[in-house]
Amino acid sequence: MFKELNPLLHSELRLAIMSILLGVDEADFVFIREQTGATAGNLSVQIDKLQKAGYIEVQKGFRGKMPRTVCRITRAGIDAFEEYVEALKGYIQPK
Amino acid sequence: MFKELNPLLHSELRLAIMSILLGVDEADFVFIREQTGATAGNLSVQIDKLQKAGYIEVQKGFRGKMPRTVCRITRAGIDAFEEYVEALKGYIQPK
DNA sequence: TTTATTTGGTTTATATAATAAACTAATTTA
DNA sequence: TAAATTAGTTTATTATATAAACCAAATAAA
Repeated sequence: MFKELNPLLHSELRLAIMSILLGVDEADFVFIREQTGATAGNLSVQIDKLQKAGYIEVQKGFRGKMPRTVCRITRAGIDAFEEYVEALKGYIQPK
Repeated sequence: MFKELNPLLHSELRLAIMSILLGVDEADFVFIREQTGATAGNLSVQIDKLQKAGYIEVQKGFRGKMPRTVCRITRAGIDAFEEYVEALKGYIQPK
């Protein structure tokens, strides 16, 4: 009846990160921080978890002389997100 | 952009409990345990939290000589659930 | 030009939460 | 009457989310 909800995605901040990345080609750390309102520390930790799971790719480089972290969702990330949404429907759809 | 997800509902087991109770007039502890596959201990704790939040009502009585705990969702519970689902849509709907 | 502030993060510590294990109490069965 | 089952609760453990503290470089201010 109730499918398991992927615990990596069942997290407010990680879900928001994935949601953002689904809609864009790429997004950098600062943009995601602004959109989510998360603290940098929390964001750093959650990005790390998503990367380790293979759900996002993270590129650390520089824009001019300032560091810049760019994130991109992966195929595995898209698949996991879609599966999560399917599972979730079993909980939130009426009847 | 991203509304806060009510942390009381953003929990796999509590969400399943609420989902069950939304669809029925009432449900007892054993039924919920079977439907969710949760351990009795975990279920007991989570039912307590939902009750303390005023999202469900809990009646402890007896069926014959055996104890029986019956749960029912409240108006506040229905409202909170609906708000949670609305907020969630902001995360999972494409674009 | 040295000092403060800002930017872009990471690491570490803390509080909360989920969960299972252990336990209680009564009941039924062997 | 001893063992097992039912219906839970309490307690302990592990994991998680989060913020606070920190670091390094760049820029702005005195």
